[in-house]
Amino acid sequence: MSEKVRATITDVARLAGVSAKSVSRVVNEEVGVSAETRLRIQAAIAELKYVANPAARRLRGASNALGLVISEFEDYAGQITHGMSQAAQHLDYNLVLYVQNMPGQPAKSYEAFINSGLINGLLMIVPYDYELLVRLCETHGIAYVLVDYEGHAPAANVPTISVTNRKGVLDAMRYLLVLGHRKIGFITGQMDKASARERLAGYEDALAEAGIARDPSLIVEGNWTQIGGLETTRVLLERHPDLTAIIGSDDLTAFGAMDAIKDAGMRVGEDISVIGFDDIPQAAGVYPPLTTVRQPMNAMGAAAVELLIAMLDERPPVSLHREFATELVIRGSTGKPPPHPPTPSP
Amino acid sequence: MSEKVRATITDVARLAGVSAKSVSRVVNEEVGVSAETRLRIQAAIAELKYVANPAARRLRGASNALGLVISEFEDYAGQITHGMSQAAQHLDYNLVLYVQNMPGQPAKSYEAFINSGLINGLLMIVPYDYELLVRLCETHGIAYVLVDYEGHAPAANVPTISVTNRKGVLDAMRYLLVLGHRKIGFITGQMDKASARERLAGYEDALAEAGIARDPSLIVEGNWTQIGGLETTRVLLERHPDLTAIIGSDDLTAFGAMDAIKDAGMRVGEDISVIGFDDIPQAAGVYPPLTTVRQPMNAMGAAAVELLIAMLDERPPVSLHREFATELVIRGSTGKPPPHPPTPSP
DNA sequence: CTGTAGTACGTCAACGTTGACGTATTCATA
DNA sequence: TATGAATACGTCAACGTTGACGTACTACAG
Repeated sequence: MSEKVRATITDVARLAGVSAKSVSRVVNEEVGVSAETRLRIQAAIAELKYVANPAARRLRGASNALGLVISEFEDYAGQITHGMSQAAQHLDYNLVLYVQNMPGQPAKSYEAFINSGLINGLLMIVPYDYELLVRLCETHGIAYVLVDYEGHAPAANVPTISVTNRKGVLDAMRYLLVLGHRKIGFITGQMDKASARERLAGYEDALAEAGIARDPSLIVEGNWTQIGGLETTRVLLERHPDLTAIIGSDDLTAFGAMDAIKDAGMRVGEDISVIGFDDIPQAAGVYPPLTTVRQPMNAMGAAAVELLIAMLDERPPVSLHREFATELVIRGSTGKPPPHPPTPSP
Repeated sequence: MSEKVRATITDVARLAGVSAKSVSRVVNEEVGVSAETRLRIQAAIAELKYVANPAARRLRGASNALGLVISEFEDYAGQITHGMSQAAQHLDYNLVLYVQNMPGQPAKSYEAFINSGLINGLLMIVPYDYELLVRLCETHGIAYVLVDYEGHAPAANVPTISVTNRKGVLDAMRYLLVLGHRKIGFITGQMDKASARERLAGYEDALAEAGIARDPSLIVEGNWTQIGGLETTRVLLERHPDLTAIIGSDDLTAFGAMDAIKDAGMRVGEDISVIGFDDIPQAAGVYPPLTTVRQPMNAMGAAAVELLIAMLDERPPVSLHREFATELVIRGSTGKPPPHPPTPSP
């Protein structure tokens, strides 16, 4: 929390009682340093958490960056990234990419990235180990913004971009209710994420608003995947052959629901309506096209960059949180409920 | 082709007959420069294609980079990016991201990126305007590698990572033929891409090998999208109610084919088999799971980084091209053809 | 004991840029 | 006419690092 200043090679040299050049030799694994001196320098490096400044190295001729040009990413995180890249180009910033391999990477790896002096702020889209990353940012005095897709429900003072999860599902439900649906299944996301809980709350809000009793057997827990949507929908259909609509907590889940419905010999949008959440590019391309709650992903990415740069410029932002409104996009996967339930229950 | 050395602020200053500081003032839009001097400096900047060196700026305290941490991208380009990021972390390189908004962006924008001195090599995944980008790289003496997903059929001296497109489809066809399929539809990609043409050639190879006459009405032109797969499959099914298998030139196309087949009241993998190409993460999650030709995308990304760094280190690589083998992944979307064609033709 | 080579350091300058500060010129005002 | 202020520059140093080069010390051969 205190050591906000990056240690330089000179700091290490002073602490170890040698010249900067000797430290450089150790860092670059050159010869010409005695074993004991090397040890002393390594201790100093560890103590000060010294990481060589890539900018200085680069200026000196040593090289360490590759550019990556890409036309489009098609998925959720990619859409946000796209928005970020546009905004960054516009504001004359570069984006240095770090893709996590899996949760639980050594903190050292993150630390080298955060503490390298290469970047002055950090954007995070649904990262693994987010608490650790946030902590490292705070330790090293690096500003950051969390794009809170999966709604980790961070502390109030954590800068966040999010969407109206609850309201989004509420809108979707209202639309289904207006169409005449009464028996509506809901597939949650991973319930350890705040956004999953918020979306479920939106479903419950709508039921309450319409005076429909909450039936727990209409709610199943998915996992944000297509296969999860498929499996949970099968459960729902077995429990409730007479349900007429299903809301998935994201588009992939909804795709899986569509798969299950078709597989059961019913027609999506006629026998059973399906609504997703996100509006990834593919949502418009499936058959029938998916009705879904759109997140303005491009705008969210851009907003994240703008918020972060505002913080860096010490222009105090209006608020640390920016919540975007969702929008219901109506396509072919929804319609009026069939006059008679597809498979009347006894 | 000649101006391989980046101009510095001092070069500009010399050409304009002023001090470096004055150039700095113009570049940073500070006051204190007369209109005529400003014009002279701007001319010099344009002539030398001067772009301020971000490393020097950063060292000086001026800031211009944001980090982006992300857990996963789920689509094709994202998978490759993931492989690149891993390899780059391992080799102690950073990845600076540039996402194109659309084809035909001002060359100036690319040039600023390539000529900034920020990066020493460039990776490109299916970029728009690839000829322009390659030309800019050559002009500025920046090494590059093209990850040639859509197979732009570049000149022989262009460093490329690719896959065995032709062999991949050939393998898929052989598998279908062994299962007993004889009437197999093929949906191409965008035919201005070499990879689309190569994949089609693989289809034709297999027909020739099996002694089946090539029927042009079984070949339709898609566009690498799910909706394209849907529409072209409808055409195929209308023309050939008795076909028993369809190969799509990528997974999204195959998803669309599955949609069309289901919509026509038939069962994927039973009435009609479907094979895709790529093996994006979603392929295993659709229903039925998609049989597809896998591209080792992670390995391709890593190989691209390694090839590029080898070039930068002037370790002459074994070859400028690296072609990866595809692998047929058999899942539920394929099976034996039905004993009788689903809808016998008259 | 001198000469030579090897090892373990240190010193210095430079990479390209810009903030702080200095200086010359112009022009208006007292 | 002297004074002050504004404008248009230039000079210098520093950001953090490392290549080139210098220097001390040790070891060993002649």
